[in-house]
Amino acid sequence: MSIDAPARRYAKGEAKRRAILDAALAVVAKHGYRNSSLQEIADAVGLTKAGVLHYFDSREELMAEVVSERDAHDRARVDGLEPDQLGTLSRIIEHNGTVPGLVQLYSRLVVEAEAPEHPAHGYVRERYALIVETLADSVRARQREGSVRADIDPMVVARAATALSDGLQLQWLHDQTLDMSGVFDAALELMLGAAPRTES
Amino acid sequence: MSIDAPARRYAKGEAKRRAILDAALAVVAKHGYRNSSLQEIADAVGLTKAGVLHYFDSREELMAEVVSERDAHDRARVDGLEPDQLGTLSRIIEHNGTVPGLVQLYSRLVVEAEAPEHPAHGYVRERYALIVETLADSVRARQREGSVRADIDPMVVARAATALSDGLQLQWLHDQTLDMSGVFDAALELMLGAAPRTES
DNA sequence: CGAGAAAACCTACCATGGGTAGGTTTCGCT
DNA sequence: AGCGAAACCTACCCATGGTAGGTTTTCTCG
Repeated sequence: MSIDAPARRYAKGEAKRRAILDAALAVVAKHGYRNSSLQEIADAVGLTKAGVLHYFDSREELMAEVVSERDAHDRARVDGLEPDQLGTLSRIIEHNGTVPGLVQLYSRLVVEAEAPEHPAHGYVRERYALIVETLADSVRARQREGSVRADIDPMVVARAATALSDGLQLQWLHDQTLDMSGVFDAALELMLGAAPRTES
Repeated sequence: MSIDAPARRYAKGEAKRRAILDAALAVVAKHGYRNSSLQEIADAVGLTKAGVLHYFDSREELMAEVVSERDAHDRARVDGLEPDQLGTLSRIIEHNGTVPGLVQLYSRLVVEAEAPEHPAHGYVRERYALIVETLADSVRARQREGSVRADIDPMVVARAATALSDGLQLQWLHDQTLDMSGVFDAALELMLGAAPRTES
């Protein structure tokens, strides 16, 4: 999560920690999740395994933090103050079509964090809850302004949009020619009753 | 896949092989994917690791075969001759809400098989292609019979339905109270222009 | 029915992985 | 200056997937 204690560190440590995060991201993005060991990350940043483990309790925790960091980064990049979260999600999906390594990492984490003991379990859970709630609000806003029929259940759309996003990324991992945001937008338009579209 | 050579074996071996598959499924369903080692499976079936590896080249291949077997089983159970594949998918999803272990296994496999070297890579890829094509046909059939608007792109719906299915299972793994088939049906109805519904 | 080939195993071993224990060096504040 | 904590390292441990090479079982066929 983000409520972790300040964890007082020296300046050097702070920098190193960031370096590890970056290195981990790079390594994972290049060699994939499963093929990136602590050893490799440690080498990339000039430490030993134990050195890395000094900053992160476990490999899983490291990975979780990489994702949550990137998550926050992405969100901030695109979020702004826009109320149209559905559009924002679409753009995030579009952007994800650029970074296979990250999509892979994210997918892995979501699947693995299913176990309650997993360090990222709570994070993923809350993330889902937040996203769904936000999207539902977005639908409600559109309903209020009249651009979406009032008899549509916002929760259904919110859950569906979230599932769509995740599911499309899974498919995309196996076939990078898939136009994720294209399908997403089209499907959403169908659900919200806008004019239909076509896809290749 | 399914084009594997006959691989002549003794009767005993044939039986053992099946036993391994069953044991693996059971172990995975109980302890989860990550916590089920070759050792454990071997113990469950009265062999050593090497004994198991005699039948399957690797742990990954074993897992892949477990999934593909279960896949075939599920499909046969529900498939029949029904042309309404969308409905079939809905029922499969509903049934999946019963077996968390399998959903977990399936999700893991899909994510891991992303790497082209993975033994199940081809399988998953073809599986996706088959499902999407089948669902698209299903949509086209409905369009022909007039129950679905003709200006809807069948491929969009097919891809979206597939993604929805996968994505909902991911969410469900983190929150078993989620009504997968409920959301799925509702979302599909929205897309295909039927009467709207509500969800809890 | 009795070779003999192949299948069905096993024991022993290896490398890699995550992770721990406990020490030594470096840092920075009083 | 000195002291406590952070920033590391070395040396382990153990489980894991996987391999090498042998031994026993099973079947087939003359």
